[in-house]
Amino acid sequence: MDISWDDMRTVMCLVRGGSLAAAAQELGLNYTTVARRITRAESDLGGKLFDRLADGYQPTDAGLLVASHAEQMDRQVDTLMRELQGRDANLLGPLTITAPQLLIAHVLTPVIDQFCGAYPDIDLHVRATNDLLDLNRREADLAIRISRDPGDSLKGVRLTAQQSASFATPALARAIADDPTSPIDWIVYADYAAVPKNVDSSYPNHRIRMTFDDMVAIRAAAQAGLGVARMPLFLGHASHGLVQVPVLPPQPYPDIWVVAHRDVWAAAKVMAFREMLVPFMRGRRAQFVA
Amino acid sequence: MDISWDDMRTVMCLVRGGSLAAAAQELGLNYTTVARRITRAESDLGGKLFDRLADGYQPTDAGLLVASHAEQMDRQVDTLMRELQGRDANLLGPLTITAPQLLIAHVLTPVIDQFCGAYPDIDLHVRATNDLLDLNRREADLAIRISRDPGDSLKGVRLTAQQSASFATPALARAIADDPTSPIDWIVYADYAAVPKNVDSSYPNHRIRMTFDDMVAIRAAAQAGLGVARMPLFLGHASHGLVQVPVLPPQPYPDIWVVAHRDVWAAAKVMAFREMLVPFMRGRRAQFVA
DNA sequence: ACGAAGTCATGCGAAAACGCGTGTATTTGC
DNA sequence: GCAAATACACGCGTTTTCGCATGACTTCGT
Repeated sequence: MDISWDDMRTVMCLVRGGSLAAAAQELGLNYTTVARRITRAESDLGGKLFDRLADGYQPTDAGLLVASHAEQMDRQVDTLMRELQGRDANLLGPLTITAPQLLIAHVLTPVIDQFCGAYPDIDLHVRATNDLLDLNRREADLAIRISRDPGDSLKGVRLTAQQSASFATPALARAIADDPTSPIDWIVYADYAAVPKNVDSSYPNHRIRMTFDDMVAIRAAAQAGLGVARMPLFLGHASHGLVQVPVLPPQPYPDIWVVAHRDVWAAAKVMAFREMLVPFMRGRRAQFVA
Repeated sequence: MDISWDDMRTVMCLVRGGSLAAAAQELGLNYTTVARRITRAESDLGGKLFDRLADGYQPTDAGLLVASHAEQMDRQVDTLMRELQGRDANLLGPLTITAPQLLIAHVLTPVIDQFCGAYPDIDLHVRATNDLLDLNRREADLAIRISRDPGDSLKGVRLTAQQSASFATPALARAIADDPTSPIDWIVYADYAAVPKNVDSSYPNHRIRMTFDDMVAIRAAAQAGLGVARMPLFLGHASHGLVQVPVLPPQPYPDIWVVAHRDVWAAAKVMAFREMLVPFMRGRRAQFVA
């Protein structure tokens, strides 16, 4: 009784994905190959691992058992890859970084450009997303994050403090200045569906006009003159058609960090990027705090 | 950067075995296949894993790193296999047991015969060795051992207590009886190279005639009349041409246990064997203690 | 009710992996 | 010092694995 390690990986992916097609995509294979490997694994182990139902492969208890051990093996492989990467002294090959979309668009573009110019043999992949990619699973090698601490198994340095403030169109800003007591329409973030605290007491009336779950949309709404939005200073200042309004004085906002997994922190490519990024961000402190 | 899990296993086996041929044998492959897989692994990881020296493949630091993680994965596979085996309710297929050679030869043969007759669909493999096989690595499913406790991650029940005593040829036994003060020649076990403690005080003179590292050889020497040997009662009584001599009264000796890994303890085949073995041994208590 | 999108099974040809045989270099043993 | 043994590289033919195409079947949404 023996089983191929790759077949175990296949079982794991099939349990994860729930269908042959999904597993095949994760493995970069054709789904018929996945089906054949599952059949082979079952005959090797001498028992069914999946029930073939009309809507997909349903793992049996034995299948789940195999998959759970394969998950452990998968973590070993991830760790190995990170450790090998951390030992890599070469400044060539792939490097994947991730950062929030708007930070890339309005702040990081120059340093990314500078980096690509300085290290032409490194092919840089930039994943601009608001999702926190899993650095354990090597979804990215290095991340620039807006948060209050670097995180569990990650290592990081703080790039800069940040503040937020209120922004609106010039026309709306004038209207508010003319009549501070009129109700102020807010466009707020879904996670924080309330008028910001610490608003200036000169503006007593507030109401929430709309709630978005995306900062790009919030900014667009503010630019359309639909109301006042709270956003980090760097974003408000960089947005055409928006001016800062004194409704909300500059407030503390989560810091910007550069983080990486401990294992890859010392990798040459990761270090090279950090050494360019840190002074770049430190020199632009004025963009982030008043 | 990705690597096949089976290639990791190949790297592990090559580090273990030290040569392509050894690794290939462990994997059940031709050694050229091992060589190809190593080359592929190196190109996948983008670095050398082995130095090709004249006397074999010498792992680099990176190779050792890969192998160490593969070892962890190998343990996962072993655990999985044991867990699957522990869930196996069928009374068919392979079952491997191990016991000391002499215990099999002089005690266990009847119960083994009985078991094979009762479960003809189980193909029983018996590994008669004095080496302690690694039940974690599934070198055997069930072991009958002479020791003072079942062990770390293993589960076991005590089959019987045991005693040892002194044995010699009838001629030598008579000579000793005639003149208890003449020097008594001992044939002793290498691990315990001394005259046994607690010898009867009627026999004041002792000397070690020879030392062996194997009980079969000790018994043969005793049977050849070369001296007195200490051995477990079951062995002395079962050995032609040997009689018990009163030089060493019956002494405590390590118990006999049946042990298995916790994961496989409840497997149907393992239970079936235990359920036949335990009453068999309990009913033969007289063979082991005076 | 019916088409669209999803699931999986099966058969065939292409591609990759594999085992075998041969040849070379080094080490081991007599 | 020479033969045998061990360890590896390379090339060739076979076996196995794989991807694609086709078809059956179920589910979902209009």
